[in-house]
Amino acid sequence: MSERIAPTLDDVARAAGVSRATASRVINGVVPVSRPAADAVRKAVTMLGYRPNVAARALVTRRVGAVVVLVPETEDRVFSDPFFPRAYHGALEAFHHTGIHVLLSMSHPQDGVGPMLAFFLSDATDGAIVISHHGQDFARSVAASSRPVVFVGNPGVPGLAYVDVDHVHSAATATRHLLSRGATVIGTVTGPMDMTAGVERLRGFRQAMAQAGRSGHLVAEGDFTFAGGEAAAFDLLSHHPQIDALFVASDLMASGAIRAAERLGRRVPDDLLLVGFDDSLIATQCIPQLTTMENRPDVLARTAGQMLLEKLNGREPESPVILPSGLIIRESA
Amino acid sequence: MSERIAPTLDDVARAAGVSRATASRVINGVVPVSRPAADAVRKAVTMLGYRPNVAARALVTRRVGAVVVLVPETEDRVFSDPFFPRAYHGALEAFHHTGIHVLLSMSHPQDGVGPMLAFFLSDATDGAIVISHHGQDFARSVAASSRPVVFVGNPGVPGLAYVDVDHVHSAATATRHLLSRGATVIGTVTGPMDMTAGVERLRGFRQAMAQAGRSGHLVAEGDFTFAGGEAAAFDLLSHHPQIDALFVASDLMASGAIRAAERLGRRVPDDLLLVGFDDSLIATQCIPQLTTMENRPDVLARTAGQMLLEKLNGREPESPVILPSGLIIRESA
DNA sequence: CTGAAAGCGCTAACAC
DNA sequence: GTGTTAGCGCTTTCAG
Repeated sequence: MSERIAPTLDDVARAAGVSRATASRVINGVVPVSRPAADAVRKAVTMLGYRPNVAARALVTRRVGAVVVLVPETEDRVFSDPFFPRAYHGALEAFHHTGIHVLLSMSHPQDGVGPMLAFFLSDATDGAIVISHHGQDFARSVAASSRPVVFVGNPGVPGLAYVDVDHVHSAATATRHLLSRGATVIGTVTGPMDMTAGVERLRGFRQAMAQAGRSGHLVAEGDFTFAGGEAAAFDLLSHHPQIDALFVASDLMASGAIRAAERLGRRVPDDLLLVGFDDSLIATQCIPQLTTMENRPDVLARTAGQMLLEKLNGREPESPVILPSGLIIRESA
Repeated sequence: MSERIAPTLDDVARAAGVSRATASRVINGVVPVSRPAADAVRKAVTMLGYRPNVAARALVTRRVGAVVVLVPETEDRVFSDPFFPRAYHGALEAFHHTGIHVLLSMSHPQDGVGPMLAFFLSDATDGAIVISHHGQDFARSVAASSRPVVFVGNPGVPGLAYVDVDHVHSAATATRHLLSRGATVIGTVTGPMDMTAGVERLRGFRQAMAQAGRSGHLVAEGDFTFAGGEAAAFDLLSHHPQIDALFVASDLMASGAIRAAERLGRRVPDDLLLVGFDDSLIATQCIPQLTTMENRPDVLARTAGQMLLEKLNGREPESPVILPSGLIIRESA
């Protein structure tokens, strides 16, 4: 008794005593149609509980009425990093009132990104916003779609639309702040080196260090998780006890770094200055609260959504869009 | 340079020098097809980068290759309650290796469930798992779909398939534990009264109280959020200071109740015994750790997924499936 | 084993 | 304004 067989447009037309074309017109609100016909159709629709079949409609209009936020990360990552909820929220905002539904897709730990890719490339949605991709392969594959795609974060592939913050500049700002606080030996915990955000924040760090006549060789690679940040910071601090300041490429990792410092008997900010990145919720929940670089996933994703909407409407949005990011000074540095 | 026009099956067939029917056969792995033909088609597919168009395929097979997890809650709820990630994980598990993609859909705070409903009823997916629905309207609407649906939690509408725990029994067990610990005046913070889980856990509480010859009238309604739990508990405890034990219908709310107790200068478990529900992560992160009732969202959703899979394969799974739930004793009672 | 042909449910010219 | 007619890209009998 669950699934019933759905009425078709033909059924509606017949019940309303009009042609299928006319029925289609009133359902889609296309202008020229007489009152009586329209009323008859509408009555038939509610009576039969008619719902247009998207598959059939999509076949001719090439429009499904849904876009997808593709997050090529495992679901535990997605649900444990506050970046993603905020980003998804932004995407939702962009499509609010457009009648376009926003789906979320992430990957199964063991499946990799294959199924997600196959899904999107089968044109089951009208377009995609891609968040947090690693490497360029995924970006390239997604971009081969017949549907428009906008990336949050530089995909590293020329010609693809994206929104981002200026990682190099922001990281340099963060580093300079450490310098201005009198830090003498500064290290950094980076993001993954297969992500632009990871690479560029490191570049900004090194750039600022070089400009100050320092060497930027105290580097440990993290993976944007709490545990990864803790491990990287622990490594760095135990091998180089002279380090008195750390630029950590994300707040989640920075909170891990605080833990690492504690384990080594060092206190933030007294024995160790710390600047994070993202200004995520944890930045204010940490003890001490994190000095960090602003990075608004919601704005990023909302902007990406707006760009996608442009594309869906046949316009070509300017790209890239680079959002400003400011230093937010709290307790950790 | 983004969207290119996708090659069709016709293109493939032409390139391979076979008919569209044969091309279709090798792509779908239908048995009878000669080696040379198959090879030619496969070569053409990779050469052209051909991807079957789901819309067209779905029109005839009535299969999209994707199901959706419908969560008629706003995204901030979904991302802040650990129930959902675990449930989504379970759903993912159920469809692992099936080639069926699992999408996630939640609602925009201002839109309500309309768009989600419209999306699902347009048959854009092969079926749905519904988690955390309020009231019966949503369940009824969803169930009117031509596609199969399985609910996590009793939808309260006869004839619909669902998985659940025995809320009444579990709540009674929790309450009896409080009783056995010598609690004299026991109150409860409930879930929302428009959700079966809310209503039935209250029923179980009252039942256990009645059986023990107590009155179960000290009730405050919560909403399954931290803040709601804190407010409800605060209310209850400040109006009825004689309360020395609380059954709180979810761990998230129970952690709020601890906060409320603290504000009133009462300590758990010394001045107040507390039993939660869900055995969620926070149960062990709270101070003190929560005594609670087991409730595994992952198993619930995985089971729902398996039932959905059955339905997709034309079988009718047994329903309801009621999962066992045990008492987990920790520090709070 | 393979091709021809019909048709899934819908929209979009095109006539009337 | 409205009906007729083609398809959209694909699977699936049905012949051969």
